[in-house]
Amino acid sequence: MPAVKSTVTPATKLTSKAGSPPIPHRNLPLLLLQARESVIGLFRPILKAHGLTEQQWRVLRVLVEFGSLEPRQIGRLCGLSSPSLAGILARMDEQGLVTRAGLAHDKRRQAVSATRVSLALAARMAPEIEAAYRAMERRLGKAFVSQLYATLDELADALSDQPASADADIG
Amino acid sequence: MPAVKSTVTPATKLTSKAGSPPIPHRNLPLLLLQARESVIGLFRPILKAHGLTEQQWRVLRVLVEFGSLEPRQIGRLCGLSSPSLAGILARMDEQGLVTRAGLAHDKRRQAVSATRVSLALAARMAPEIEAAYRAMERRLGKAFVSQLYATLDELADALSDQPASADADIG
DNA sequence: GTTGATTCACTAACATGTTAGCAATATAGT
DNA sequence: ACTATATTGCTAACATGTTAGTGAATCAAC
Repeated sequence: MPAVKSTVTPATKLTSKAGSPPIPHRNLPLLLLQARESVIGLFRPILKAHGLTEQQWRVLRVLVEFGSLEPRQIGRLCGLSSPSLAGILARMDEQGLVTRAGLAHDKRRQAVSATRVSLALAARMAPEIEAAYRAMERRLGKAFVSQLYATLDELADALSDQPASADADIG
Repeated sequence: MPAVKSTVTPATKLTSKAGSPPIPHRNLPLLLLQARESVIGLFRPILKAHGLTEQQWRVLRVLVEFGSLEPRQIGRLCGLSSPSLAGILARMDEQGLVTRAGLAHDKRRQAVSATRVSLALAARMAPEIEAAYRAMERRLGKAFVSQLYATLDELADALSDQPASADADIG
């Protein structure tokens, strides 16, 4: 490598305009996005090494855990919309990672399952993924990671339902 | 509307296969994704009402705060890659939301600025965004929100740098 | 048992994210 | 000057996300 290039761009202090910050609050969705980016960055090398995308891994993971699932269930578990899932499952089917079988009692629905190939793939990946989690815990501290999970759970719980004054859904 | 449809699908308990959970750790990237989704859900109606996408709002927000910025800076601040930004800025330019001017001393670079139109738009949106933040704080509790910010900051700080044993970049 | 609303997976059109690579420009080292 | 390297913004090809809408199938209410 040639001489080490400084990583900070000089003359790029990026001072705010100081006049009137129109939005005092920091951008929480952006912070969550960046947090996710830094975490997924720990796992991306593993996924890439095994030729899976993040979404394919999410789908495979739940299929391994739950066995056979319907697309709607996969979508809920993986946070994937129906249109996204359509393409993802089609490609996974094409690649031999999943199989789909129509349900007898409801011709609209279908059962998605992992294949022998993808089950073996998941079995090979699992220890690496686990190792990455352990490395992360070493780096962040077990206590912090636990608190992170708890915080995310509390957030999801508090924001999961309808915002306020919903009329539908009753006990 | 017809009779209220139950929101839980019966016979869909989704019990894990109990055999051997291949990955004991919960999917942290997914949890972060879902956390972000639930938070952005509080703001999406505002963005949509004003005809902006999430990314356009992120870009406009930093332009309002910092004045004129170069694309690289916008990318870093907004967590957007160069290829994504190319399209986003092109569309915002086309819609009259930003202007771009080449820098005299470096013909590769350019300065991106908000227009009068988008500045006015941001000024109209800002109070609504702030109100949404305040509503969120009421709903989650100020203490929890503060702790959430602190947790995300700590996470970003701990994972921002090189994973381990990096050879490039020194002090 | 037909009618009407709902559910399911899908497609279409478009915006965004990712990876690789490009041309033009700028800079460092010789 | 000259060459090797870096940087900047861009395009290309593809996977994914979003919103709207489709057709087939199911179910609810008459």
